[in-house]
Amino acid sequence: MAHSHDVPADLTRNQGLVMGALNHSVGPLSAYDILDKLRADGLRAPLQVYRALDKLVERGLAHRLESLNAFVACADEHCHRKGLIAFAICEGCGKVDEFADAVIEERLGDWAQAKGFKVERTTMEIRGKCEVCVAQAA
Amino acid sequence: MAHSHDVPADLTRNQGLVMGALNHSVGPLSAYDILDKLRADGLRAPLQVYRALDKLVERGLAHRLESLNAFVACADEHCHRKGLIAFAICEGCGKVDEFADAVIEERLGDWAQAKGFKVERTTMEIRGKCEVCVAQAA
DNA sequence: TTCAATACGTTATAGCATAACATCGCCGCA
DNA sequence: TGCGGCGATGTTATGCTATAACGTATTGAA
Repeated sequence: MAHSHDVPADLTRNQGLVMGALNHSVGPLSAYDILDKLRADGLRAPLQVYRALDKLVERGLAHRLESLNAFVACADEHCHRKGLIAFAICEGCGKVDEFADAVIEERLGDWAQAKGFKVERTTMEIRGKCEVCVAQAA
Repeated sequence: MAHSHDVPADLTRNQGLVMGALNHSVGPLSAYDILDKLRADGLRAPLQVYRALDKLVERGLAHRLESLNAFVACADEHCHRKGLIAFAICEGCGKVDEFADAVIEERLGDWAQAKGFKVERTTMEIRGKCEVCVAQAA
């Protein structure tokens, strides 16, 4: 089922189109998936999609899933999320669950401080099966 | 500086070559980087490298870094590592630090249990700057 | 108006990964 | 000894992901 975000009004045309595609998808989409969905709207080249995605990710309206080379709309209604976000990706249905955990963030912070490592960005992705898909497999 | 692992004796020729390439590299290598290093040894096609990498990763002798599309030798001398492994990747020098954290693993386990999510694999990658590179930038 | 910054459009190319098919070598076993 | 299975290998072709390099257009502030 589609998400129900309001798209911020100050997005450019391409950014709005890409955001819309992500919002109307159940699961993550690759840049090329998005491109295919938006050819009818006039998009023709991957770069048009990648450029829009860059901005959306920068603003926290979308997230990149490194282990899938794909993108999802941010699940947080008003995009307040700060700091580390973890993703649980179901191999069965493709759905992605997004959550934050302060303890994990703190542990990472401790480790980084101890090592003198300056954290810029953290990726955390869990692959597996969601409750529904586990039940179906049984 | 190169790592100093002993390569397990039961690796096949290609697996041994790829493992060697990883062990002698300071930082992560892409499959194509590895291929280039091993052309002199007779490797010709990406698939030869990818197949070897699959086995090595399966055995825990190497790890895939999702956010780089690249691979590193496992840093644990005897490859005893179980469960979740986190990677800290320096954007400056390219070095990768590998560590485990039981608390983080536990928090993830709790989340998964609460959600009924069956975890199969977890990716955790921190991008940033290591102590040395932070100092140099200053 | 002029300039700078940002978005856009297009073509070409680079980089990462796997499909499909044939062959080979090893090992267990009749 | 010879058969048969299995996993590793070799090779070609192809598909997916991402960016370089160029030029134009739009916007907004001095």
